[in-house]
Amino acid sequence: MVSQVRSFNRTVTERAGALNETFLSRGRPLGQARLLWEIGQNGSDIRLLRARLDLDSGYVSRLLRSLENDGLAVVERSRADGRVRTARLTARGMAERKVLDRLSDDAAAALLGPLSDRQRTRLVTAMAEVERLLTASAIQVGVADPREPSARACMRAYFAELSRRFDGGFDPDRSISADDEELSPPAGLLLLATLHGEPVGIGALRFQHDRPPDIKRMWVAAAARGLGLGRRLLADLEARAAGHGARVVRLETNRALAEAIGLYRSAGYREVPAFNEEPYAHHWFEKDLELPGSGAEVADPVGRARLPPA
Amino acid sequence: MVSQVRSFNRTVTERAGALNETFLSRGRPLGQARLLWEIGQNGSDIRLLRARLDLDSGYVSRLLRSLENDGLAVVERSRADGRVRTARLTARGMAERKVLDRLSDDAAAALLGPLSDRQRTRLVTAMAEVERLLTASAIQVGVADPREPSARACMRAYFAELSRRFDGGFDPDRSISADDEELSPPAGLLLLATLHGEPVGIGALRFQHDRPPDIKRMWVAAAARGLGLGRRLLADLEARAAGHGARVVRLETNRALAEAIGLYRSAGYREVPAFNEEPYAHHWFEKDLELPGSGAEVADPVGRARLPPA
DNA sequence: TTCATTCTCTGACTATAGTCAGACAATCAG
DNA sequence: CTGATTGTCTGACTATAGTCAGAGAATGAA
Repeated sequence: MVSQVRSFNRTVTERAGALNETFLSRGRPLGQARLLWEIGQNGSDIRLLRARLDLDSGYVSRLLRSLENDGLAVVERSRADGRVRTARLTARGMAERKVLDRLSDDAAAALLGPLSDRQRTRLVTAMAEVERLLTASAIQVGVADPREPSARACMRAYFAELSRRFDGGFDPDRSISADDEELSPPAGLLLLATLHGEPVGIGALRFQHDRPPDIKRMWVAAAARGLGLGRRLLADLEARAAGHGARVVRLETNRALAEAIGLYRSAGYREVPAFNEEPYAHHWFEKDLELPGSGAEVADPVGRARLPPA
Repeated sequence: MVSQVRSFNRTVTERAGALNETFLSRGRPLGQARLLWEIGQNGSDIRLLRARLDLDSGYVSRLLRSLENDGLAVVERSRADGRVRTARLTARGMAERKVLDRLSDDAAAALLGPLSDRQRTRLVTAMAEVERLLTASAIQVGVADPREPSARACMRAYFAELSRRFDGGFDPDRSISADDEELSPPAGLLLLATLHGEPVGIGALRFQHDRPPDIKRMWVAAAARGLGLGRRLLADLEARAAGHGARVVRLETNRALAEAIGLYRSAGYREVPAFNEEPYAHHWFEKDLELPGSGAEVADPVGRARLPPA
């Protein structure tokens, strides 16, 4: 598997990657071209450009100066904040950007050109699959403080979705509590999933005395669905519960959340009688955990240990 | 389709391409690292390195000097030819190369790490498909002089394969002739397919007075099979025959060449009674060509015209 | 108001990647 | 043997990409 991945990297960076660099810089240094592209049609604050391209502030400043000298962009101060400066493309800059766009299309078309219709369809399908799975693998999952802004944002999105989907809406105050304290160690924990720094999912565990831990707040952003993230969060939570000594985990859910219920069932949860008085729940589930230390359930970000020997 | 390709390029070159560059240069300039890698375990002539990496001779010389100064490689004159110099890795150089190899494995494994077993299998399968099809699209097909060395090499390989596969072998002199003259314009033409400059297939057309043109010398190198190259060569030959005014093309083949026969049938050829006395043939085929100018059959290396509007 | 912070810019650097012309030695074709 | 060619190296360049320290203006917090 690893060798297939390496071979893929070689082929693809040669074929697809090299292209990008070559034509993006039409006479112009690559850095300038990238910046020109990134400014986009509606302009952009310089600090955003810096963040997106991960470049030094002095360097960006100089690149912008050269774009200005070539008459491709103008830089002016932002009206909202006098410290911030905003770059905008001139008409010539826009035209140049269109050319790049066109060249990019041509390069992509040239890749498809020599293939038959059937091959094209297969290529595009396989590309979409690779892209989807590489995106899935780029998602990072880790313990987070429920008070930090991205966790808060997920929580808000989660509640908003519940009140949209539940019959009669959702009011967090009527639901069984799970406040920041309860979702932070040692009382519990919150897993946050991020993609390129953006929060795209959460899942929480609440430990209880003399009772199995509860799984709470399972949520995946719409943009990150179909990537197996729900299953990954669930498995990670189970592993952490097991690592904490739990033999069983439980959760409750609402009948409106059909895909979640499907996930729980397919992950080995069985429905049990109500074990609490959660007013929004229609189903209660329970799963027996494997003993930790078997290795199979332990989260392993690099994954070497889980790979077959070859 | 084009936008999917572009999206793929963006995602994948970010994820796979960037990796390569980052870890290959561990403290060392990327150029040196690439050279170190390319020298390989058994050493390599400098001129080969230059050709493979497409670098300036002075530049390579300097890079080698720095590898020598770091004690990673030695350069000595070739025993076969005093002008040529050969680079070889020292023990330290080998060790360094092993580290790069290991890091490359790790990077690939890290890509697979966060995925489930099922996702990994799907990813690797899709990667293989993308790679295969990108390789197919990297093959260039064009008219070549049958006298040029790569065409000769294909012809030799073709005859060798025939004599290996035919019952009782194959002797070109007993077969109906198709000499260099007959396969060069205006009497005929030879299509040569190359992948990264290496010849990987041929196909020829021989025009005849008052008779439909013959398709001859259809051959695809073992390394390039399964890429749809045979079908592509055949379609290209048909298009050129049609462009030449032919309404029909014909060909004959030996029963040992089962996959070729399958290709002809599926490409719309129908078996006809023997139209010549080729001693090695068991099957004779014929196909009606569409009129040229419909666009569908015209070879179009860039392919824009054949793509759907969006 | 004051002080710390944020955002951008300038000046002064460095390293990498690469090009080009010419020198020199070995080899090959005639 | 001669002259052309091939392969390598050196010297002298250039451009790109990027880093770092500090200055100065605008803003926000106390």
